[in-house]
Amino acid sequence: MTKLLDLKSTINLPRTDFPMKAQLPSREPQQLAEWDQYGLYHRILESRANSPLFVFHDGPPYPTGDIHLGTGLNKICKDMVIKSKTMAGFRVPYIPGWDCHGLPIETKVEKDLGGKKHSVSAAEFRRLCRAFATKYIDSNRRDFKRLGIFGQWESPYLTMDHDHEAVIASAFLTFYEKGYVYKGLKPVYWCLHDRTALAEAEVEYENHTSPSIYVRFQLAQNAANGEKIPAALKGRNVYGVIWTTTPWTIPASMALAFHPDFQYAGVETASGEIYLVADQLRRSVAEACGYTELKVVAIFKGRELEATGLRFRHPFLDRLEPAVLADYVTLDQGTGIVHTAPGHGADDFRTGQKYGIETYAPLDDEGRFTEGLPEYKGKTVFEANPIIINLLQSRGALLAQGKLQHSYPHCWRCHNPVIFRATEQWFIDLQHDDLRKHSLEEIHKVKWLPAWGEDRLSSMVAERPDWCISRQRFWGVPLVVFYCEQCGQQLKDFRALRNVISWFEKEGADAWFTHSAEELLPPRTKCSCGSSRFRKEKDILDVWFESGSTSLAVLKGDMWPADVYLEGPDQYRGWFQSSLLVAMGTRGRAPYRQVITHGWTLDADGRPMSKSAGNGELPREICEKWGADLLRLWVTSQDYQTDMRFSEAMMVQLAESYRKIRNTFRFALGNLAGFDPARDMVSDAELLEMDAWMLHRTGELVAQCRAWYDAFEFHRVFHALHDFIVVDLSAFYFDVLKDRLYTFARRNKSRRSAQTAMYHITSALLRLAAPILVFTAEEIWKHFPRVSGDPESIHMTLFPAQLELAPQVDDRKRENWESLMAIREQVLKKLEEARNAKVINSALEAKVEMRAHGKTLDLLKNYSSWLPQILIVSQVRVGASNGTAPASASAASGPVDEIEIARADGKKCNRCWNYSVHVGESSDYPTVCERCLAAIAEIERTQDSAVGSR
RNA sequence: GGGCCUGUAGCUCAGGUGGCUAGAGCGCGCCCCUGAUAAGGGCGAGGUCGACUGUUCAAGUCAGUCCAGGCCCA
Repeated sequence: MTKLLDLKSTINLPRTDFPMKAQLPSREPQQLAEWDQYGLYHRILESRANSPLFVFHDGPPYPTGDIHLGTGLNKICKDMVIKSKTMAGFRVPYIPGWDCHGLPIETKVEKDLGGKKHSVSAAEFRRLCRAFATKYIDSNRRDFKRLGIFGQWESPYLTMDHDHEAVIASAFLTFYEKGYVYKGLKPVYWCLHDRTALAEAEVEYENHTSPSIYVRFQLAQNAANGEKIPAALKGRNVYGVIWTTTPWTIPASMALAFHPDFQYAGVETASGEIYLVADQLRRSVAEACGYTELKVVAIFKGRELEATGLRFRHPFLDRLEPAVLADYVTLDQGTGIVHTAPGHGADDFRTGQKYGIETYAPLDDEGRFTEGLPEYKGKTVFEANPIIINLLQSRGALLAQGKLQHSYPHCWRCHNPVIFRATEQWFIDLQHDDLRKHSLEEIHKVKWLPAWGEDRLSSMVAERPDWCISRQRFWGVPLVVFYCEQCGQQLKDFRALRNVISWFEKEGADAWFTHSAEELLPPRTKCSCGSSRFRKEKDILDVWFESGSTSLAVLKGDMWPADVYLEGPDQYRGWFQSSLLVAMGTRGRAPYRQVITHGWTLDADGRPMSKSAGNGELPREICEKWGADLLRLWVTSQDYQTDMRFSEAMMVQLAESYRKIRNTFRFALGNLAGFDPARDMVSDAELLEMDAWMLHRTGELVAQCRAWYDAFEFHRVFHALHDFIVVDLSAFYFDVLKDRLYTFARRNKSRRSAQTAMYHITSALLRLAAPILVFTAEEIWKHFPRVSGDPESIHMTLFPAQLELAPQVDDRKRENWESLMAIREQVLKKLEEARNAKVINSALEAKVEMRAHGKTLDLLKNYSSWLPQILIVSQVRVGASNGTAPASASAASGPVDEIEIARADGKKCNRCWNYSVHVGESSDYPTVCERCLAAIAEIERTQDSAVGSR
């Protein structure tokens, strides 16, 4: 006589230690420590030793402070590329790097020194800079690792490493040797007081009162091309009128710039002269200069004036200045004609370059004129201002003068006004050996994501001026150039020059500052003039040249070129371009096969995040509050190829989505308790039809997600996974499965069919989610019933293949299930109506009567045994309708003609909660239905109750 | 001012080559359940597809102009 079972103990409820509460901020760091101890990154690479290589090259951030959200976004995107490629079966090393040299660190160190910069040696100063960079590299590294990014963190690449500095210097020498490098003049900010060049970041705009003058330049009528002068002007006394606030630049004036599209008027004055000014400004100019304009004698487009080849006489020097075109000429003030001094202005310089006009800047380091008329020669520019105004007046060229208060660049150290002054700089000639042309051809071969990247970089490379690669600083890699002390020529013995590289490999670029030229060069190095005494160049390389060289230093052997670069949109001007040019000059091809760009980080209102605006977000703080997986979810929920907004409200919503995903996995784990795949899994042929169908659908999802990972469209992966988990699993499949999982005998084949499907689905989704939810996927994996051969970490697994999830589900069956889902939707609406009408509460209290015709009727009859489960109701009756859709209220839009909801017949089974007319038929178990009786019998037979057994 | 890019429900996304009463998830509202329980389920309300003007039998989808925003220049 068997003992009666406690009903509750025969129910298989989910059971798992996997916690519902994520507590990511505290749990994630523990996981990180475990990974670190296990050496996960290297184990992954080892396990892929024979896999094809996929090379990602990291763009180096600059270590001056905490990483901000944009940097976090950048690194997380990169990590998802790396993890998804790894799981797709590639060997994907990740060597993170930092861009260590450059002005911002010099600046910070200088501030720390409190103005005592000149009291320390260059070598000591560089030591302080290195220490500063190291400090932030360490803190940045902690922050990056916290985001769940796997990589070679213990030995990243640093542009200040000795080897790296050697590679940079070597790349420069290659350019130098191939003849790309030349020395030329370029205007830079210059502080007269400190006698030094200033970077753009070192000037501060402050109020300043400048003279404001109008000057007339007489049109030269007897020039060689005099015949081309327009008839209206011919033989007349014509002047171009300009306005400037820097009278001292007039001696360096080389051209008059017109806007190509503006209308210029020739206006006749009372004294019979003709003044050329922008038509729109002719009244305000006349007023400012105090002349009366009689009439407009002619109108010209700026473009025509240039084409005519007009030339103007300098007011006091023997010089003719051509009319040129420039689109920065504006109509907000002045005359619409801009006097152009290529040696003293950035715009002016570009225009000068375009027209081949000399970059003339006759000043010494203190700003004194080194040549010119005796009136101002030897004076500083600010002393010269009134002198030149007088000079203009005495030559009859001054039309008006006044004062103007405006914002003007000042030196951030001494706060004196600064000037633009052409100085000697080093350039890379983009025309040499068709560097520009070849670069453009190469850009066309690269894959761009988004596709507009190609146009963007192409137009920049096509338009850009020669690359100025020299800086007058200390913290960087020097230009390896020596001058002969005797004849002044540059030493061009490249074998000798490359000797410096081995010094750099040994001691870093510091060697340049601690050793003499004679020590750095091989013994007996001689100039062609016979001298053996040399002087070192003082300038260092532009840091963009350094970061442009990273692929050469980091990607050894067959790793070069990289498969992918991925950075923000600012890097078209920056790293994408510098990397391309350096690679073209040294190796003749692009350093990347594909370039991906992500968007900018914006706040909730769509404003760009910045420290100064105070709307920045720190990944570290987000991790402390929400967890890294939620930050990664933020990255994946949006299309990173456009700008990315961040707000508290979005994080709240993502936390909800996360909870749902987590709980659905938890439900699966709970129902897989005790499931041993090796023992309990059923074969494809034994799977119940619905289970097979859900596996098939999971397989379709796998195929889609893998295609999206291939295309780097991570947000589509996230949305598809999320929708599938929410709609297909949580709301449908898992809900429907509860009856079978809970009430069937533990090892009943139908129950194991459900578990088999759950097992495969969970495994597949988990692997698809792993590159996104790095920590949570690992946590789930720890609770997942693994089989022998499964790796320790989810991150060592491969993505699922669609086929491994595709049992035989023919098209007809798929269509059947799709129809059944449509019918379900239709019935659910009816159930809701019934609930609202208080006919039922729980759906299990319902009996559904359906009438249909044709194919739908056949379908319902064929699947009649499935219907109560799918609908989660106690009873379903199917009947034939008369074949015409009735107009009655019971008809809903859908395949079924009529649906009626009534209370289920019989009593509620105390075990499975379904209603049945058979409840009470057993004397042993009087509160139980016939299905449960059968289940109990099976449990008694197999001695396999839910409690105690395993 | 110039080059490039973005603009679909409160939020995040789908909507090849023009043809739909514009979809999804979340959120929101109402309801159910209490054997996924600081969970689970159902239903519902939300959009003049940035604006305007064209092309077309037909435009979120093509063209032009404009507006708002972003990156990089100036």
